Amino acid sequence: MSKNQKKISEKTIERLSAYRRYLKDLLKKGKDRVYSHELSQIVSGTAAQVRRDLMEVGCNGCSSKGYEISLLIEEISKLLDCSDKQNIALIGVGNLGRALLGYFSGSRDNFDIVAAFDSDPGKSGRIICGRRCYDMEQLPAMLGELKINTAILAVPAESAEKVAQTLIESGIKAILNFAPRHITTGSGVFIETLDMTSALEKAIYFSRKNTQQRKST
Amino acid sequence: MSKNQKKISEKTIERLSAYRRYLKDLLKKGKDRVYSHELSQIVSGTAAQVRRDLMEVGCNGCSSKGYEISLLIEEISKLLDCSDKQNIALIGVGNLGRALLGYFSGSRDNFDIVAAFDSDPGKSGRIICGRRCYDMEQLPAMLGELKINTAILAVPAESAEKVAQTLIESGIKAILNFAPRHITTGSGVFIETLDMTSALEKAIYFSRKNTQQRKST
DNA sequence: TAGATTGTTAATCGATTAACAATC
DNA sequence: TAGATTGTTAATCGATTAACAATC
Repeated sequence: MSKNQKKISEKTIERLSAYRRYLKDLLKKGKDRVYSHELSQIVSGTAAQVRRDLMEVGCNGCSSKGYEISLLIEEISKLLDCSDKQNIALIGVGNLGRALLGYFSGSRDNFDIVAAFDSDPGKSGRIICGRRCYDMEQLPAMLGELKINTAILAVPAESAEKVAQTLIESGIKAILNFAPRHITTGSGVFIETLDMTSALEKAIYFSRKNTQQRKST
Repeated sequence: MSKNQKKISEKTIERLSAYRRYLKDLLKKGKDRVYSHELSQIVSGTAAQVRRDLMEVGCNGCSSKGYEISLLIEEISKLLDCSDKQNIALIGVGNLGRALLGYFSGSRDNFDIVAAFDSDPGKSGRIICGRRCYDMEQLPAMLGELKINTAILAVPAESAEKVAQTLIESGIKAILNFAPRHITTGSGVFIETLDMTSALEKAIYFSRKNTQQRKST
């Protein structure tokens, strides 16, 4: 197994997540098989890329009949998900944080935001969007107690670095960072920054260079 | 000039946006010069990459004295910004939409969300987070009237494709898409999808493979 | 069988990094 | 001058795509 884990690229993992979501939709619509060229549209890639991605999860397609959707979902989930539902923490319950609580609620079977943290004492103890809000002081203790190893960072740019440091010291293993600040980590902590401002400025820039067809996730 | 426009890569544009924001911070703190190796930390890249990026905007560094911050900001802005402030539309005033209105308000000198649109008639006419909310029906007319060519899409997955189609038909040039759906466009419309669910699932996945040091924006 | 699709290797493409002469 | 940094080309790396035999 650890021999088989050839370290799959980030890009592939992102696409697998997108495939799976789409496959679940297809399943709901009553489809039961899918071709690589159909899946390729979902990530604006090529059919070859899809087949390559699926190879990595241990392919199970069938020549000229395509892939069986339910099997594919199962295999992708086996790769992406843990055996147990992952507990996630949200740090920063401002505008964005609350929106993320709403966005990531609903029926997810592989993860759940189980706690929110904010430095504003007025917020701790309250239930916000269905999740209990704790004071930042309680963060190290709660992460351990709730077995949280992934956190969503939605604090202002100024405090991002400091809060991230606290998270890392408390043993967090991955951070999805919405603050427009780079986070330094020597250790093996995975950090994904979604920089919404850069993304928007990029869109604005290319709105004027309306030339090429391009990729998106 | 159009000879000089060698088409700069998306990655470079994103980094330039990040550099600029950081440079503005440095300027506020009273610094006036910066080295490429300092800037490289902001995007967890190498100094060579920074110099390469800056080359593209028309470099103006000085051996062993680094780059003059104010000049750099000016040059980057000349590349990224239009002469006039860009008007942006937000489509979908749900939880996420409202958070984005909050997030992208405040003092930006290069863009502004000037209008919001929602299919819920209860929302049109109201002012939400300081922006007037219009009915979706009014979208084509308002885009022209307000000279909007970039839109932020924050509608549910189900309606994303249909709304995107309306946007494209109304002449939009770029879309920053938060809906977890790929948007197809044959034309020269730039589409950037920020898939928050895939990003989170990726973080969760790598929280278990806590091995490598890696890149982020 | 003929036609279409998969699995997988080889070729291509693009982006990042290393290297180093030129410069301050 | 000696030391450090820039600008830029060449080398490297990784990801995407093309191609095609094997298969249904």
